[in-house]
Amino acid sequence: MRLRYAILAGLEEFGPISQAELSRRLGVDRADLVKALNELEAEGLAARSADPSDRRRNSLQLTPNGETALSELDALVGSAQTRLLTPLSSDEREQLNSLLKRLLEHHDGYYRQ
Amino acid sequence: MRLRYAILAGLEEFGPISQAELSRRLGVDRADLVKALNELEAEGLAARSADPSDRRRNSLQLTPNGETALSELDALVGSAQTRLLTPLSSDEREQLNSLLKRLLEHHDGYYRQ
DNA sequence: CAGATATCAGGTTGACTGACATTC
DNA sequence: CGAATGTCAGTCCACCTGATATCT
Repeated sequence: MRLRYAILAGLEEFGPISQAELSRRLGVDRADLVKALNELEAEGLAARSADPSDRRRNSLQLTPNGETALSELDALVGSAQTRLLTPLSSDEREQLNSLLKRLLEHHDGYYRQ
Repeated sequence: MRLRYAILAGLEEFGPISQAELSRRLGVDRADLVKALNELEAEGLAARSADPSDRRRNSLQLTPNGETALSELDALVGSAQTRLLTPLSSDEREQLNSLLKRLLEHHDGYYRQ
């Protein structure tokens, strides 16, 4: 499920993109991406189309239904995050966010380049 | 693997304890605990003995080999944590620890009572 | 040719559910 | 009796490995 969310969010963020490239950006295995995309495509949330510039590649895109599905998931994630952070003040949330972001950037090289 | 580690650490922390109680303290499913304990017992790292006060219960304990295995895992975890926290100063590590602990305590009630 | 891409088959871990016999 | 305990069977997701056909 978090795979599906990551993929939908990745498609929105990175626009039309190949499977291998999306796999690298998300740090998700290529084989698992294939399975998840089969489902997402069957449900009409994502679409594969041929990349004219490289016939090995699929060009991935969100469908309109995929965008609304992503919005709904974003809302769920947002409310879960709010609940999670309830005990922290606004300043403390900023602190936590900044500390975690520094860990990420250090180990991942700015969100994996 | 992190299940095994949690179990070994839980056994050391909570001393002789039943499976259901350990399952509750660790937030681990009872059925999964059974599988993991079968392995740990076969490897001689944990031991099940009859609880005389309640014949439904197994009394779980670390074996001496289990204690040394736990020490080795503790060392691995410690070094991984050090690597993870590399980019943070000592003060910042304290801050992060305190923020995360507050989230835990709020949602879990002091580490799940 | 070597390398990248998409796909498939399969193995493993951990999360979770439902059922069951035994004991309190 | 109802409730708790340990066990088993089995599903599901995600991680990971290798193999393969196609294309650059």
